Amino acid sequence: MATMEDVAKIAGVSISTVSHVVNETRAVAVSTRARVMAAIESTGYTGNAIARSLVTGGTKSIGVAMSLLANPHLAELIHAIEAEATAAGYTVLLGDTLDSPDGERDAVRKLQARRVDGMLLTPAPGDTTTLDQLARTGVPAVLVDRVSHKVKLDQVGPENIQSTSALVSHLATAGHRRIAFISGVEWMVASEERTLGYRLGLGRAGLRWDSNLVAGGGASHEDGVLALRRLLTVPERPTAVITGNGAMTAGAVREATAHGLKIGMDLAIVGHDEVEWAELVTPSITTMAHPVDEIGRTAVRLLLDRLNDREHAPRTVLLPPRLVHRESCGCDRTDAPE
Amino acid sequence: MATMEDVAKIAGVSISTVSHVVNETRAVAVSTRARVMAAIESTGYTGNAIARSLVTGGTKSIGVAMSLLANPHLAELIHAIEAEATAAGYTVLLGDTLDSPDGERDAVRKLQARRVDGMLLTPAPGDTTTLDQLARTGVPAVLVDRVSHKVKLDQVGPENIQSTSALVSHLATAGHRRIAFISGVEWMVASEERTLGYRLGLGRAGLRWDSNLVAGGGASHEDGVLALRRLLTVPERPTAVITGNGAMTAGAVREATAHGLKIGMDLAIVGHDEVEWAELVTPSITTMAHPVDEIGRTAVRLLLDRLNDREHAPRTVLLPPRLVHRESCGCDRTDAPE
DNA sequence: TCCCCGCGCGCAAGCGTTTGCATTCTGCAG
DNA sequence: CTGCAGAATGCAAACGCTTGCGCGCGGGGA
Repeated sequence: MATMEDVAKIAGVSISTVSHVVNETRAVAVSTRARVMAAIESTGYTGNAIARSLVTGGTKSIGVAMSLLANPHLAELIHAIEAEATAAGYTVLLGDTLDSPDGERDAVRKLQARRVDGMLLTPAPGDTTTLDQLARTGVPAVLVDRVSHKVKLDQVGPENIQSTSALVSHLATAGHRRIAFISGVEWMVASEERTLGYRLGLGRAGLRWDSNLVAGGGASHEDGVLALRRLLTVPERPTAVITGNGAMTAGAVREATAHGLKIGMDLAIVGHDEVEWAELVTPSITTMAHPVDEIGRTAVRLLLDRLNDREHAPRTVLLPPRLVHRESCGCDRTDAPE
Repeated sequence: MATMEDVAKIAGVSISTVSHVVNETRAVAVSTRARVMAAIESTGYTGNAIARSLVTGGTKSIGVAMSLLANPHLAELIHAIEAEATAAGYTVLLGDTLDSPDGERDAVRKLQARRVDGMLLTPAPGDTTTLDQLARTGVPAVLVDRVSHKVKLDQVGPENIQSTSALVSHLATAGHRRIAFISGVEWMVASEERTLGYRLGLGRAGLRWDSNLVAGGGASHEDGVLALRRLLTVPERPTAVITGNGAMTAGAVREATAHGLKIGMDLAIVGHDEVEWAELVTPSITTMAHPVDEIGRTAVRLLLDRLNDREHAPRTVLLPPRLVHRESCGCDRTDAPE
């Protein structure tokens, strides 16, 4: 592969001149520039980012460390990140955390060895050491999706409390008084926050908290099935249920159907996370759509900001989900329950 | 960030010794090794892949250039690629082709500048020059998903002809005689192949080709809607329809429902591409599931093989989709149509 | 006692750039 | 004619690592 030296030789100049025309970093006589350009063209020269990085100390690349399996919106998120990064002249390197502390450690190490200028990280559960390691080595990082209070890093994720509260309000306005909640896994801050939002929403609607109406502690389709099954056994059956994530929404829908319940009629279901199929099933599912694209772009921007100024205080950006109103909440029915 | 020199100084050895203990590339006295290890630990030294690459000439990284938007199975594919690459000690760099020749050119250039050892590429339509450029610079590449006969590169993608034929056979066996086909966009080889498979399947089932039963030339949900709408206007209505991709399947399902047709009863629908919601809708959709994971892993393996031996003849691997039998084909009905 | 061999290490030359510091040359003011 | 300011370009050091080559030393066979 052609090097600057090859180009320089052909153009009859020194490699420093070649460098300067490539980077437009000092004035070069037009005739010389033309010769160099021609030489570049003829050799098919492509700058060597490796060598460049070695001397400049930067790589113009950012690492993305997250669980490539666990994230349901991975494709959209990656796309947003890549687009924003590319626009700023950065390249994206991937590292799979496998959603485990060990995997996370390895992924971060690998990315650090490649000297990424900064990293986007969705921390694995049970972590801590990796974040410290990150801080120690001073590699700028921003946490994505799983926001935590006890960390002094830039972060971006969905707003959970107000949005879940809004979901409750929506159902309450439609006349529901027995509103259940299928919560996510306990260790996730998002789950806590959504539970909090659920509680808040109940309060605002003048409804009482009933621990019988809260099920969950899972994340999978199956967890949704089991949770709804349990909820349907409580004395005064709920007339509406809010689910904690997309997969559990699907499970709840399935289980409700299996029980012969007409969704939107006998039981209203609204979920967190917009999912591709929400529009396609009958009835279509009302959901809180997370601003995935916006989260990805914001994450990159926060990172680039920090790259420019390492000293400013860490920022936490919470992006509000958007209510996508469809049929499963049963709002378009004329006869509200009870 | 700590360098080998720092480590060497602390351990009281030369940097070459440090290098050799890190890479286990020559015998080092146990006591020395211990001192070096301790020094590494205390400095938090992480090898500098940049510097390493510069001297070794390899980066232990592969580039993935595809449309991050257009690929419906991106998440699974990326995951498979990353996993297989990581297992072999490689890192994945991303490049979005935007599904356009220009975007493709830029993505490939960028990846080349970063000196990836090889690339995985899903060529954009209307391309050609990029592939040539790739060949000229001698960067090993394997084409993913969009296989083409007229190219002398390693390739991997889904098998289309036999699988589509199988879909026709499946419907024919169930008693259908008027089987329609909603084809994909014309410029994709896969579309041609599926159309060919459709034709082949008809032949095998002893059915006649009827151009009225072929609609399409699109890829979106909307295209599916329009295609089915047209098909429902033909004199002798089809009793079954095969769709060319996931989005069009959704469109067809929607349009059929809008016409009051009971899917699986009045009209059988089977689709290409497994989609997340196929299982969730009622009736669930019978599809040909593409072996996405296997495609990704195979792509990486082909690339690594070529990295080891640049001379062998290019291989094309076609992976057969798997029929996921569900309800929308209506096979479980006792009364077959006609 | 002498040689030779093998073990354990260090030296230094690159790898392809960037960039501060010359150096050359031209033209024009003094 | 001398001097000097620019303009245009070249030189060479560094970036952090890998690796071929060579050196010193201690022990065993002759």
